[in-house]
Amino acid sequence: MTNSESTDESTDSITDISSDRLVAPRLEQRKKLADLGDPYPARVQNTQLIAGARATFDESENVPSGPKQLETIVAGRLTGMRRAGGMIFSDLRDYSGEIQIQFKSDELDDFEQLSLVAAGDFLEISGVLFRTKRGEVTIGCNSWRVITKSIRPFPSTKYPIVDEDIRSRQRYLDLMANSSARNLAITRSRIVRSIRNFMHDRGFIEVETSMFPDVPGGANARPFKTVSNALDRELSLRISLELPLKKLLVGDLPPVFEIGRVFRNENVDRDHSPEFTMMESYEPYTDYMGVADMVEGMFHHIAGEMPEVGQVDLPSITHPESGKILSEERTINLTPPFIKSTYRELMLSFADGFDDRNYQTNEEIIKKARSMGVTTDNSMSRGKLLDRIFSEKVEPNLIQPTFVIDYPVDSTPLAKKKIDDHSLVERFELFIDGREIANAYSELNDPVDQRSRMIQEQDGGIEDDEIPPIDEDFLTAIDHGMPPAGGIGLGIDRLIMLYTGSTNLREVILFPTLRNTD
RNA sequence: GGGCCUGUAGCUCAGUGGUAGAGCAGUGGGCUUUUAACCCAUUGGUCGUGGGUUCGAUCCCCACCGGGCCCA
Repeated sequence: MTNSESTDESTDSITDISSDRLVAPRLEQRKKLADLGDPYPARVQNTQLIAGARATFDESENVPSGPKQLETIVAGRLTGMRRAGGMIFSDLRDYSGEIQIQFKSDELDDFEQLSLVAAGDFLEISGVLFRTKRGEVTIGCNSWRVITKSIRPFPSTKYPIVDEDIRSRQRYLDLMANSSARNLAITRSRIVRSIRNFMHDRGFIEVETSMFPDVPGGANARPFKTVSNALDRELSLRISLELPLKKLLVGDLPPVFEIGRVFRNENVDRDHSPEFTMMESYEPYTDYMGVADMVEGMFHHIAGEMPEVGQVDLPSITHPESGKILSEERTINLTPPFIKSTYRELMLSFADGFDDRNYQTNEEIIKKARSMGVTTDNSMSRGKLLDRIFSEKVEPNLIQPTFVIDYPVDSTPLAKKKIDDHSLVERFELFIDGREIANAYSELNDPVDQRSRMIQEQDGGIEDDEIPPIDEDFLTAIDHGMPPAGGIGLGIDRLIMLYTGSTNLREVILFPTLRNTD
């Protein structure tokens, strides 16, 4: 907060926690510690990571002459204290690991001051490594110092925080209390880095395009709106990365990719979030099959760097009331090659022999859909109807990684038509565990066809506020010539869900957008 | 958007039409090899919010807010 915003009113609104029964004793400890020295020093000594200290000790035990006296200085958060008379065992944790600390009253002049320390505080410890009778590697403390006093209670190590509301809203508590949450955040970072490295190694350059496109397009979704005071106009947040990246190919750049947030004004549920992360890439002189090869290469690369996530075991899910099994226990093999099947083959197999070529009107499709138990309504376009049938009848069957190839042209206005069948486009989607993970095309670069496809989409005669307006600037760019190219959009969050076995998108987003509390 | 479930101590959860309990955490005490330490004592709650029924509601009813699951 800046000074100009600081008012009496805002000061009053800050909650006074000093009388809270769980905070007051810690504030008292903080005060006493402050009388002895600064409990929030700006610097600590040259410390060793806890994992490193452990490793060094393990090594020293393995030499024939036996372990030496190994001194160490570590810093970390105290996660528990066990007092046994004149001795305290505690656990100290840093981001590399955890180690036991032993404090003895007959060796420490300031032993009694440990009563001012509690779980949650950060300490700097220097001492000597040894192994206790029970075999626990321990630092026998020579001297200690508080380097951060915490004044709110440390979450219980006995019961993990399971309240989804607290876990999401106060993510730091989730991370503090649940090692699985910490590991997930780290795994996400490693996977994203692996993808980024793969793309760079393959000759792509990483770019950043505008969050505020003049026309939000490249997908069917309602955009968020905001206002620029300086420009005195309404701005929309991007719903995809596609159109600006293709403009860069018009500009003769090398293959490009972007990893970034996109925003869609839609429902919040298990696999939708209003903001999520996409990776999109566009590579000249290749087609959608080249992109499929690239995707397999990417999964192969991730499996090479992180073999521990190459195969994911997912538990079965049963309905809480009916006890009905919603999905079987399954093992997903994320190592390529992946299955390839065409859209029409899959519809024939899983959607009661449905073949879109045999249906001319929407009414006929709706009738067929209803006969299969697929809910529809009369306002849906042909593309939406096909999509609904595919979603309900086919997608749940696509558990192992599957490229679904060659989609009907309807509602895919940015993909090239197949040369020998103009009712199809050169498009694939990658499905894993029944979820769409990626969507790729041989990018449409015929400016005349591109114009007519966009106009056709607008003139579908059906009201749909998710169809983006025509982007004249994009069409102008394509007029100048975009090389033949293969492009893809990859949902990073869903990919992370998969690799980490998460059942909710909220788990893999550190600070998910949630409803207001009241 | 619809259906079902749910909201009680900091955390994890019991519970009853007569305004509440456990374990852990906290506080005090004991314990020099503990490690979800243990033993003794003890503090702590507008029972999600607002209405209604009732002599009396945390419990029953309605609405709202948050969360979960399923469906759309």
